[in-house]
Amino acid sequence: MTAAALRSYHSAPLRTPGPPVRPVSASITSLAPPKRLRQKVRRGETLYAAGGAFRLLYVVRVGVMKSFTVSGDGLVQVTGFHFAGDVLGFDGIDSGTHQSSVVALDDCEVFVVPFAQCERWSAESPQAQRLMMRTLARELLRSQELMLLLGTMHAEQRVATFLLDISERYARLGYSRSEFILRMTRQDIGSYLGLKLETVSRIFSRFQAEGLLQVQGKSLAVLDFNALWRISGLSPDRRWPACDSILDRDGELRAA
Amino acid sequence: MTAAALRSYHSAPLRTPGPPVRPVSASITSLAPPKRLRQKVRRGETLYAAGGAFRLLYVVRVGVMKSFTVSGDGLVQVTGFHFAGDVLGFDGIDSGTHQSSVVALDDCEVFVVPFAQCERWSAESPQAQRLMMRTLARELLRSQELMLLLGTMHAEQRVATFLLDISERYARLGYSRSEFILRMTRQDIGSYLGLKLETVSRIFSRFQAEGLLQVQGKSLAVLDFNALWRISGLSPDRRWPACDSILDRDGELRAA
DNA sequence: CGGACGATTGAGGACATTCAATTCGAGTGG
DNA sequence: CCACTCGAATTGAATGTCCTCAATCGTCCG
Repeated sequence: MTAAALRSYHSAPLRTPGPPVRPVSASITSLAPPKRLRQKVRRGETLYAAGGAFRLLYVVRVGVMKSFTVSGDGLVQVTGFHFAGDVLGFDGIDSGTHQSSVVALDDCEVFVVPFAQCERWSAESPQAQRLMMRTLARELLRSQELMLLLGTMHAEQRVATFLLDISERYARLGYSRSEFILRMTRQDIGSYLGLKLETVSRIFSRFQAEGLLQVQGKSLAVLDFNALWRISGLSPDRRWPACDSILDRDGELRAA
Repeated sequence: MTAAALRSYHSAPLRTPGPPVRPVSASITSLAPPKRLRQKVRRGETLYAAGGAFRLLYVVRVGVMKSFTVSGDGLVQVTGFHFAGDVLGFDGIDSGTHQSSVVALDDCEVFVVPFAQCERWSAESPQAQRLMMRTLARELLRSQELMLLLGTMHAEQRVATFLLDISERYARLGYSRSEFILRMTRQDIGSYLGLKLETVSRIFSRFQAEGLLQVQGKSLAVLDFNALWRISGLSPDRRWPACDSILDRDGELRAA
């Protein structure tokens, strides 16, 4: 997979609807070039693969992607699902080589941001610097939430938590909170939650039998949020790490 | 626990063997003030608690600490063990409030670094900026390794991986790779690995019966590294995220 | 010395996995 | 347009791993 996919990815021309790079001034308002580099990634294609050189960060613009790591003996662990606004690529900062891989579950489009440019922004603007740090720190929180899930929760809790998370993220993007299409397979979900695909399927069915969900393949409707909250064991006022993106929908650097 | 421990912590005078703050020049060599603020944390005391305001980062100088998160329904998950050189406090960057707690498993001493100062360094020096980013990114990698462990490994694999990790970290600090004292309880280990304390104990006993270990309460000797590597399923050339600290033993900013 | 906490070990049970058989659905080619 | 095919999803039965409950032992501090 990886070799061919990587080839197709690297040979894909980067779309440059605007000037590729523009001199950066000290003013916060001009930090973000008006048009950002964009790239399309078709369903099943690889955005980047573990082992590849790290030079770029990506911000998902449309579509859903999954990231995953592979252990020494070949076991795959899905480490995240990524929606519009999510930033990808941080896993390469430390070593200069990506430690995980990202593939599109959908036809996707991403902004491409050279990391060197991020560093320049950060050096010029305290706000940009803080934005970078916070984005990275938020990723850390997200993975610690997942560690808690993997370390302490039972299968039903995990699935309930997963559904609430997905639901919340769709809601933030302006889609329905209660009805959506799962872009990932049962196996992806299972890997993400530390469960086998059969277990995920069984629990979906059980939730449906109890009237909490309506499941039909990949299309899903949540019928009873309170029950899911109760099963998940999380307090309903709990907020996931706020996922305000570093860039807005037009690719402008957010001035938070 | 937290209330009393926090009080004792906040009332503990910060030792200031040198000038508390010194103007920062643009030169990399002068970025680090010669003496850093230090703080002692006695065994069982809390360095910081979830919910507390975030203003400081810490670098462990001596001793061992554990960090943990608490879920909505009170379940505790140990998220890491921290040795000399490890940086603590990043979990507060995003929200300004710590999301996890850290307690000393040992009589400890830490460097105290105001985050605002780190930001100033980062703004003045590209190297310092990069160091900060890399340190944060490394934390992210570490937690993704743990996710893989929690999501895909069996109990024996987890324990073997844990032992190899601890062993490696002691070795890096100049201690014996094969003989050491575990500072944490079986419950801490179990929580970290997503297992019950009895399971950890049983696997220690099993490993001992098979001649891989010698265990006597908290003191532990590894007799067969190859077997542990085999059980863990990791390739022996695998390197954990290099844990070169942001500060050296004297509290000087490392010039990497 | 006594108490409390940590660690060990056993027996039984619960929950998730494994293996296996069907069904369902999407995409392909005739 | 339909049949075909392959991957995905569902469901069942049996197994296994880890957990729960419980008793005992050891060890570190007060």
